[in-house]
Amino acid sequence: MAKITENEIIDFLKAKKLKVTPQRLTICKVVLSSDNHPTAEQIYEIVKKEHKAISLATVYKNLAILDEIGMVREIHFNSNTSRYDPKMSVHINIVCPKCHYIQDYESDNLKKDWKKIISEIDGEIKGQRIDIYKLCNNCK
Amino acid sequence: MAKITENEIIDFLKAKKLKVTPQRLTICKVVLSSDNHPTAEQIYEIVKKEHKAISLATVYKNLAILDEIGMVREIHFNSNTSRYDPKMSVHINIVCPKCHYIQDYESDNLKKDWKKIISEIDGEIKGQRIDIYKLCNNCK
DNA sequence: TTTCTTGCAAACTTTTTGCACAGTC
DNA sequence: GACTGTGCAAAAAGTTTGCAAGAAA
Repeated sequence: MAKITENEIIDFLKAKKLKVTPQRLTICKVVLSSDNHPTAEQIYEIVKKEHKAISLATVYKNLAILDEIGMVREIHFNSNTSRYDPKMSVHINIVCPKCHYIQDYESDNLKKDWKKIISEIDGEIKGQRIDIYKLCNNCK
Repeated sequence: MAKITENEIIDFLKAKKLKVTPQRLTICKVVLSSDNHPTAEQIYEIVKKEHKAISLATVYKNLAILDEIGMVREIHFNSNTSRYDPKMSVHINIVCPKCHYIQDYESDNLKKDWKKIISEIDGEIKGQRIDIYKLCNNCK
């Protein structure tokens, strides 16, 4: 879901029979263009610049919907905070166990090795999440 | 950390300079013998049978400590609930995206393939978490 | 017009904190 | 005896819900 255009978002939403409201559209754009697994609060702060009256509840409601239709994935690293990941393709979240900073890792080898791993498992696999715990440069 | 004895737990706690209280010991035993990623609440309910006066806060405090010393890992699947996994070795959590039922998967091939994947990443890796989303038998 | 979405406030759930007392080493 | 851990209650943090008003199709 990389480099998706506004029109593609609109088509996607319509295909899922969802109404295209300005708020929803902005939320989609913000999450899909994010690269740092933002929290609902962070998304809210950005969206608020464009829609001053938007409420956090609306952000939550929309993120839940976008998770359901597979546009983003809701992931949980530490307690009490959902984060939203637009990257549905195979990648590793390199998570710092101290400060919870997250850095993504992607490679062709990874994709190849991952394919091998899931070939052992039968049934339709809807997605995956791979975390590695490693101290970040600041914490070590 | 499979099939650990009470004495081993005690030694481990002492080595970490933690006091061995009856409550703490029971919590350790309950989590370490669990095989279904229990929540703090579930652990609390079991521990309460042995220590009627124990409080949920104590359970939380201890689980946080056990996470810090590497005896268990706190993981988050869906919002608002921490779960505690005593299995620190490489395994896949096969998670049902509908009902959130979790089944573990382990194999020698997995360990081998995983070794290959992490060989690409430099720095000391403290642990990992691997989830696969797949509908469980009940939900599909 | 019908149906879905928004925004507000309140409720809810889970987790954390402060403090006095108790228990361990 | 020193120090850590426990239990209680209250607070904090994050998320969800109900509902009336508003906007999209």
